[in-house]
Amino acid sequence: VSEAQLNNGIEAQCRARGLRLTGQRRLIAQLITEATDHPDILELHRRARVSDPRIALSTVYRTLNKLEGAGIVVSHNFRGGPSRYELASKSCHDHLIDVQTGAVLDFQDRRVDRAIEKIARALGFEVVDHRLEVHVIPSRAL
Amino acid sequence: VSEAQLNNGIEAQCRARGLRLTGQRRLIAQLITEATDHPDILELHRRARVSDPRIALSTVYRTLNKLEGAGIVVSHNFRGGPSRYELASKSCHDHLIDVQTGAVLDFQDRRVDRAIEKIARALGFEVVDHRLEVHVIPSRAL
DNA sequence: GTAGGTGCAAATCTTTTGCCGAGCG
DNA sequence: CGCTCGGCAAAAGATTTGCACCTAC
Repeated sequence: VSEAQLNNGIEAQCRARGLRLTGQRRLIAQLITEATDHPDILELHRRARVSDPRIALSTVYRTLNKLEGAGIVVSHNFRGGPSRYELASKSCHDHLIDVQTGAVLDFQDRRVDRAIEKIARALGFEVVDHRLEVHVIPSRAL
Repeated sequence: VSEAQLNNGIEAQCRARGLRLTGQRRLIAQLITEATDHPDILELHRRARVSDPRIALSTVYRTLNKLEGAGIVVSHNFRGGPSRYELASKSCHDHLIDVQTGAVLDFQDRRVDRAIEKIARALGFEVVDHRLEVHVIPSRAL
């Protein structure tokens, strides 16, 4: 799937949710789509200003809140810092965080998902969602 | 293990880390020890003022930062809200969060721990720590 | 006695909101 | 044209910090 298609995807999703497609939203959608890191709002604002120097920080906040509410992006709060965002379609995974460098690595593993399902069910609940953050150090550092 | 002993435990740990034992710290240690919920700073401050009406909010912040740095308490940032604290000795577990009521249920499960270990090792890392937050709804709500 | 702790107020950081003019549909 | 959106500035919420005084060790 190309980036252009993904971007079309996010715009289509906005339309489907009744969100208007303004220049700012298209720009933010593109930035989120092409991001491989997990940028926070300030970083997204910085990147957005390259193309649109007049875009306001509050617009970035409002847009990401809308996109999150619509289930198009998801946010993470690693170690209590500012919220960091990524496309929901990229996010059926969890995060490995190198505590020495702060680098974030994505991973996906069914064992974790299955274990979580079983635990919740045993306690009388159904899983809506989960967040797993694994803090690690490189093996050779030991 | 009685609460008094646990409280002695936390004071001993403070001494071991070179943290001075002031009245405020003893009080906060006791509050954290006897808490069964996961109070945030404001709530701890509220509870502390019952015994010591002059205790400052910043003291609670500073104390919890020290205790966290010393590994005596751990903090959690559920859905980006204010940090909520609990004794590290109580915290070898993860959290189930009822998205309807906000209630937090603790659980502990070796399957998750083992799965996480395997994943990290496969990617060339060693696990230092992890945070798992499972958002759920009661089964009968479906 | 001194290094570290406390209270208070102000600063900082992150996020939200009120207002009003502008643009999508 | 109506309803939503965006920019700006101010507010709100969470946390940290500077400073002067105080206290555990």
